[in-house]
Amino acid sequence: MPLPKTARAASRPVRSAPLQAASLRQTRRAHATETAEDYVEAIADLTLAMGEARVVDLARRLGVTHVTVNHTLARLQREGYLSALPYRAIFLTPHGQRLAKICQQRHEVVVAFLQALGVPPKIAERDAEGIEHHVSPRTLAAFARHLAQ
Amino acid sequence: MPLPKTARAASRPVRSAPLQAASLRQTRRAHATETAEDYVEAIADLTLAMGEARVVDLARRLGVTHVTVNHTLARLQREGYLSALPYRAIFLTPHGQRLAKICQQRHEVVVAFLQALGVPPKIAERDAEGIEHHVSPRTLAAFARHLAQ
DNA sequence: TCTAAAATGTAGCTAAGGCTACATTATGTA
DNA sequence: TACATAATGTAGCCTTAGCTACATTTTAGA
Ligand SMILES: [Mn+2]
Ligand SMILES: [Mn+2]
Ligand SMILES: [Mn+2]
Ligand SMILES: [Mn+2]
Repeated sequence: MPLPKTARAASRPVRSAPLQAASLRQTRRAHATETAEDYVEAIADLTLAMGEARVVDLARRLGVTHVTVNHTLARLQREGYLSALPYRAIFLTPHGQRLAKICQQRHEVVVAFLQALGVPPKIAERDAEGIEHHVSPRTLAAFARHLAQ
Repeated sequence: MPLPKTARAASRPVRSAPLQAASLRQTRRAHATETAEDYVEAIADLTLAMGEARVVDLARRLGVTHVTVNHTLARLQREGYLSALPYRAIFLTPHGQRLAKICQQRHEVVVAFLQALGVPPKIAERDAEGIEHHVSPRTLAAFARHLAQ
């Protein structure tokens, strides 16, 4: 026997449907750019550490096969984040470099923040790899504020 | 002229390849269960607030079409989270209820934590909707600790 | 310089999770 | 009770992102 549609016997804060829908849309949007963010960040890291970024190195760092890397690189090249020629190293475009820098900085702040809260380093690194993509500028600023104290 | 493969001119902490790969694998695992988590949480919320959970209500709250809801419900039913009959309301199995409770609690902690840091409520809600799925038990405990002070 | 091994690329598959367009079933009200 | 409308379901499409198996190209060392 269902309650009337207007019943609201909530014992805890019930998110409004529009707010929750908007939040979930934002989460899906974040997931859509997440791969690009992790790839350009990894390419920037590898370029700095090894002089160039190669497909095998990316595959190793990203925990996927080289086939997946190839496939994704094709899309990211299409979308203007990087340039690549067959059997050659991968280079970020200025657009890709800008994104990489932002992601590197955000990544560092999130990891440092979690560690400052008492989360062990490896767990902080693990969680940060996912959390970072859902941290808005306002929240990132809050993390940085907390770190500055 | 690429540097030798052993070069390591890093000016900032370089994550080891194995740790980064493990972190990204964990992130992908989290994304695989994320939909289930958001659905069971929404179904529990709706059941409490309206007496039952219907496809239209879920679609509205989740910000997707009813077709997507149907499609996903079929999978979640296959995986034992819920039961549903054509043209009837959706019910969580005990398994689904257990997951829903965990997710509801975690969601609340994450939102409260972000707000305690000074993030405005709506932004906290938005970010939490994505962040929650990447918060490990250790990190959740750290959030709760911080809230208790 | 040759050639085996490493790196890279391609073909073709799967699953999740979106969508529009259309079909069917329930339901509330005249 | 009839029937218009709301709710639900189905068909069929797309993109992302994974994979294995196999083909091709580079490259390093004998
Ligand atoms: Mn990441
Ligand atoms: Mn995520
Ligand atoms: Mn969520
Ligand atoms: Mn949630």
